[in-house]
Amino acid sequence: MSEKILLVDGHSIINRAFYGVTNLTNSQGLHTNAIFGFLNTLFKVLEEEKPDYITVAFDVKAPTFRHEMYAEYKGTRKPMPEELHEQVPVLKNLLHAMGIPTMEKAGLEADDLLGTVAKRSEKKGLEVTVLSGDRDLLQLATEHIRIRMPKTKGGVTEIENYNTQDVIDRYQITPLQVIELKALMGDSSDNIPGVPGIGEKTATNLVVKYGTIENAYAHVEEITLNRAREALRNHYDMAQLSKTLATINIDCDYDYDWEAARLGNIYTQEAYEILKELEFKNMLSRFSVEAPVNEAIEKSFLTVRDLGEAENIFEKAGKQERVAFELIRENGKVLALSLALSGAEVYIFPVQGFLTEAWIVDRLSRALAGVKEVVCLGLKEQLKFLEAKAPDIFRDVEIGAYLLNPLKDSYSCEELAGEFLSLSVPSWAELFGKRPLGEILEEKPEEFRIYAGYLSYVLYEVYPALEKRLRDEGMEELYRNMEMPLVFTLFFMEQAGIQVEAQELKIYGDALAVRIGELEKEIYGEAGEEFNINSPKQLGVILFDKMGMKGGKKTKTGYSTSAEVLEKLAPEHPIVSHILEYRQLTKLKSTYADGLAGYIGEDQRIHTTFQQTITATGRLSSVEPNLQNIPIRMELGRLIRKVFVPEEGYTLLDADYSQIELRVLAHMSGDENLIQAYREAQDIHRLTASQVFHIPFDEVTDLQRRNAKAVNFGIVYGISSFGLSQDLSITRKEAQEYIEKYFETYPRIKEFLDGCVRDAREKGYVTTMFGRRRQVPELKSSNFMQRSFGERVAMNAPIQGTAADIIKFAMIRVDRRLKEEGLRSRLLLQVHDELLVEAHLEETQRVKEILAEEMHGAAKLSVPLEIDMKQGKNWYEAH
DNA sequence: ACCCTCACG
DNA sequence: ACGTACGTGAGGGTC
Repeated sequence: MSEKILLVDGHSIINRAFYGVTNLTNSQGLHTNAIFGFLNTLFKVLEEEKPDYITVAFDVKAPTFRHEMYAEYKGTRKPMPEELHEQVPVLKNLLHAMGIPTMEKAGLEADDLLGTVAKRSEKKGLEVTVLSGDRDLLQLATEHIRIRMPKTKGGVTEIENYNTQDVIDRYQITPLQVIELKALMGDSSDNIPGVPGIGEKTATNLVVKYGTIENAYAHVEEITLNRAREALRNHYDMAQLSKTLATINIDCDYDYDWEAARLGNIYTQEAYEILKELEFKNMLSRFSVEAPVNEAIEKSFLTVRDLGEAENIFEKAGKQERVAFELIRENGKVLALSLALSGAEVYIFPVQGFLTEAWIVDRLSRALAGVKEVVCLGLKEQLKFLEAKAPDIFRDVEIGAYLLNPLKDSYSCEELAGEFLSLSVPSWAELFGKRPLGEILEEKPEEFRIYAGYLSYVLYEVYPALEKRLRDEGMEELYRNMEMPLVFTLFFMEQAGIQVEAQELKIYGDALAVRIGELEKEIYGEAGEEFNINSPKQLGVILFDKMGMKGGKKTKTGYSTSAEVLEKLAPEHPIVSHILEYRQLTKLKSTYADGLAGYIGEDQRIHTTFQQTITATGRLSSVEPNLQNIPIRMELGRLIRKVFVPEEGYTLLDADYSQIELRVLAHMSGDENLIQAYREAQDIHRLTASQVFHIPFDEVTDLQRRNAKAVNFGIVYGISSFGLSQDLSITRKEAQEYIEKYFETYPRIKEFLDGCVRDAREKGYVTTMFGRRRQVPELKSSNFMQRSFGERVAMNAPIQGTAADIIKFAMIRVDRRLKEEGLRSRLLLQVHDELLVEAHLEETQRVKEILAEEMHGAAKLSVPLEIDMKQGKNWYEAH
């Protein structure tokens, strides 16, 4: 069998990785996402190809023969962003450390080097693979030169293969004709001109019919499509130039040494050190000297299918100090249980035969009751399937990992294994792609054993390390006394759901539809044509191009048509207010009337999901549906709240903290002025106005009060003169003066906010009153915008986060009291500073007392924590 | 998949 | 000069 060579288009792959992988930095602030993505792709291809030779080609920042031919070549190309640029030399170093040579030469592009080496290698009798994300490279494809292009579909990266026939199948043209295609189409990213007016479709048709642009030109009279015929006639020289530009030079003057490119052991000590600095913990284990770590672990994963054996294991499990488990589910059904009794005893119980779902869940629940520590991931979801619910034995690793770093977007088993165990475990996508779980269990039992085994193995092993870090970072109490108990409170709230009157919602939606129809007609009439009002693009064309309103542009993609812009334009033409009303009504209809209707269950209730590990500040979020953004500010929207009702025999009680964030600020900053004001229950915004503007309290005008209120808000958001000026429609200078006066009046607040930023700079994170952390990596950025954002975040997170902590405590306390006192009333929703309770009519008074006591008592601040409470026969009335 | 817009605290 | 208030989720359009 002939030997193989892998040639990598370095710039193409690193660019693709940069834009495809979410932002990553190591603790030095070096961006690493492109390197990370590059390596993932490289490892994947290395495993698939197992080449004998390898080289990575890069472009050099120097003019090439193409620039000499055509001055504008790549002229409009955007320069590489600094965040990517800084990663290139690091990647080259790493490649060299792995013994992988790179090639680059002034005056030549990577494409030309790749083409030249590919052709020479083919001549030597090698099988060639060229890895690139650039379609141009397809012109190199032959029987022995395979172009491989990574494609991401639904989060899973697959690498497509193109030999000659694959190109023909996919694009209807031969590899060499790719050049003709590009000559006709042009390429905006390289600034290759092409023929104006000819797009991909027409270009393909011409190439399929005539083979080359020369031949097409020779038969130009026969081209039936007028536009294409004239375009080719007029721009033939351009197309010829483009053809030359697009042709990869396969005969460059370049010394290539195959022996130097022979692939040896890439897992070197030197590479290991670089990866460590990059903090690619998931990848380290590949490079570790003890390579077969994974096999040793996986040997202890056993699939259990025998009832007697299963009995014995559950019995033994019940006697362990600590176990870890995960019920593997799909569509609300359990497919298997992964259970770790120790790091060396891991069992997988597929649901089949005598091992029914009910049996497994029953035995598991009973076993867990005897264990001191039960480790799991995403406990709230698991609780849906468990019978035993003794709260204090459970340890949720997802919650713990979130507390350690709330900025991550996933806390999966693979993530945790990499971070805490420096272990690389296969991901679902890696093993199975997008196949459904049910099939996998049958068709790939061995892979499933590995995947499922790691689920509980990793949890079991991670937990001690996680607990230690929580303790070291002062968050053990937060974890044990706040977040873990909250899992159960949230679970019960989700199970309870809230009753919604489907018919009323329908009536509301129908009424909206009528008015939407009327508005549509009026808008079309005023515009003089029909168009999609929901499309900001089309709307922009109508308003600004056709009707000539002067809005100026705002967004990257075109005109802004936001409510803010439209409100200013409203006096110019009645169409504008019609559009605003249309927007408002369609929003209400699609998101709320229609959207919510789809979530009403057979029990007439909506069961949202509260996410506990999403926000950067410690707040909860609510999804499917989001019940934390039900309209209230506008009356029409607010009416929706009338469909949220209590069950027969119950009433709704709604209690919200009054200005909790400002009170938290008063407490945390220790500002006596503000504290005193809150103690005397004064109108805080009026007081701010009176003190900042030096006016007697009773003489503060409404405008002054409104301005002061905006400043108070701004302070909480991490004040900036620009933001405040926008909000108050004043100049930045005036806003700056307000801020300065504010800080003169409340110097302790300035000290506190400055202290937050200083802390964040020194320690890399800020904390809430209860020790919750938020990292602020943006402060290290060289980009002014990023850094300013970091400063605002450092000021806001302790305030918003502390408020979130307080209401979380309140929820646990309320829930506990309701249960302890054996009441039928239940907590339903939390909306950041508000709790909604469905209270039994006989318990209403008691529940009011409980809400007041427990919300007040949730934190001891130097200012009172006041709440507003209302009762109603629906959410509209109760709030 | 990403942008725009808009609902809430 | 840079071009934004902090924190979310959902629907519709566009590429």
